[in-house]
Amino acid sequence: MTSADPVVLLRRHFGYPGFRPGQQELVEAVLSGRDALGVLPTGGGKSVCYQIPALALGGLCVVITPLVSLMEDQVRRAAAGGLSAAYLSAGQRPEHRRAVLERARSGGLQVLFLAPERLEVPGFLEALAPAGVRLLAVDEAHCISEWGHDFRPAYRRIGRIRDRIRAPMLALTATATPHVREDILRSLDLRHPLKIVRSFDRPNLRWGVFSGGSLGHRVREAYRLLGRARGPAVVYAGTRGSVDGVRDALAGLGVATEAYHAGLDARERTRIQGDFMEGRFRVVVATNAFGMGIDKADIRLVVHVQLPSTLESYYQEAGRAGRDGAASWCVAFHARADEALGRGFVERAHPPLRVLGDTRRRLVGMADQGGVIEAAVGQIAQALGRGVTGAEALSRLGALARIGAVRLLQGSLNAEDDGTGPADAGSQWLRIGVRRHAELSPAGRLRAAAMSKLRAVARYATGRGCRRRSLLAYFGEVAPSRCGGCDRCTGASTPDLLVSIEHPWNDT
DNA sequence: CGCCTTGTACCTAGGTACAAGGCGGTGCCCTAGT
Repeated sequence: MTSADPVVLLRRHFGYPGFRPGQQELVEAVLSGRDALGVLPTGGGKSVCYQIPALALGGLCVVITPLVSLMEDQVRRAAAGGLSAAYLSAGQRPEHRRAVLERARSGGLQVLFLAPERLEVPGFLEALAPAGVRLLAVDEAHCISEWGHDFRPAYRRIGRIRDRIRAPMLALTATATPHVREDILRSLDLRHPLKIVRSFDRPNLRWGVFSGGSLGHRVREAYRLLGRARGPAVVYAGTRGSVDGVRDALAGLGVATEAYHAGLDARERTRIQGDFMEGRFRVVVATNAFGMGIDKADIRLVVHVQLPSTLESYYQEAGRAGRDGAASWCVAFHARADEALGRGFVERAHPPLRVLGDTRRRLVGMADQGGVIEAAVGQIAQALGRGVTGAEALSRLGALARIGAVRLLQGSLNAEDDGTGPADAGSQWLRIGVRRHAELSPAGRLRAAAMSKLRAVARYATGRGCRRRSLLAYFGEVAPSRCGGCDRCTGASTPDLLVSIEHPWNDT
């Protein structure tokens, strides 16, 4: 059937002359009913990998996407290729959601974008069943590993629906170490999948890490960098407070800049992101909230005044530089004191086994004969010991729930944070089941894995070898011992020296 | 894990010094009542 020839579809619908490396293999695997994992570099055209099958297969292609803010754009891009596409989110009016679902059920929709949490909405899969799902794609699949273990557990439960939806599954990401790739395959239960992994190297990016110095010092260095690397820039900082501080300091030096973090209301965030994309100001200072779905081609510089807690996050954030292929810089500052921040996040998300053991013991003491506790979070916190806050209790319960030692029967383990004041976690009402004999050791492994990722960041920052080689090695790729362009290879002892050195490999 | 705010002791009035403890990042879900 020539009309379903992928290359023809690609040309007719999207105007591309041919597939990029890896795309065609992934498309053909999926068309033949095989599961697949695609690790394609930024700008490597991941969406084509589900759009073409959606055109060729008939029926519905469901795409799991992490952020509602990406869905609008994804729908627009699919529609530009002549696909009938829509998304569902909690922000829509119920009539609208019903109408979208009805379109899907009656065969009027080719692509439907969803957050993973929607798969768990009671009755949703049953309602979707008549649509005939022919492909389940998981975009940004590294979230399974990165967020699934603590922040958004629904990511780890996507695989559960695989027997209810008889269709091939396609996982797509730009950033995954060999270990994360294995984790994705296991978690989604991909069967004999085709695996396409393209190179992570971004030859036009130049890397540097510089140690020590106060935050004020780093901001002044960032300012000098901004003077040398012309063009749009992103400055990442570790907390909302330091983001605001860095923005103020840069603004005081005359830089056109805005702060971006999750503490701002949604409308403001949308505006800032839009203004940055349109070039109405030059520098955005942000927490890790900024970035996913940012497709601005001409970002010349990404500065981290504080490093994030995994190299995956670092590579993704820094990798937003230079998508147009022009020479760009990724400069980070490292300080031992900052490691405490990442450590704190790990401590909260993955409490030590001894704490979890003690927590479970106390929960068992609280529970009725059926092992059920019905109480306000505040009461549970009190029972867990002196000085245990509601938020702390929730994070411990969350850790236990993830390994199956606690079952949530009613209520939510999320602390509400509406930004108006301290989270009033204590009054939330919970009904939970406690499993006395569940194995706790998986929690120990999660903690160890998170700690080991933290150490990898510190190793990268303090390592003496070529930065590019060290980053690529982390993603399982072998590179020459010197790239000739990073601070180690050039011997640049300060950030602005790095930026002022000409590229040996990019002199066109 | 460390920073920063808050609280207490000091002793005789407003600072100083130190201890205790909370806080620090990412977002989906759409209840029930404003």
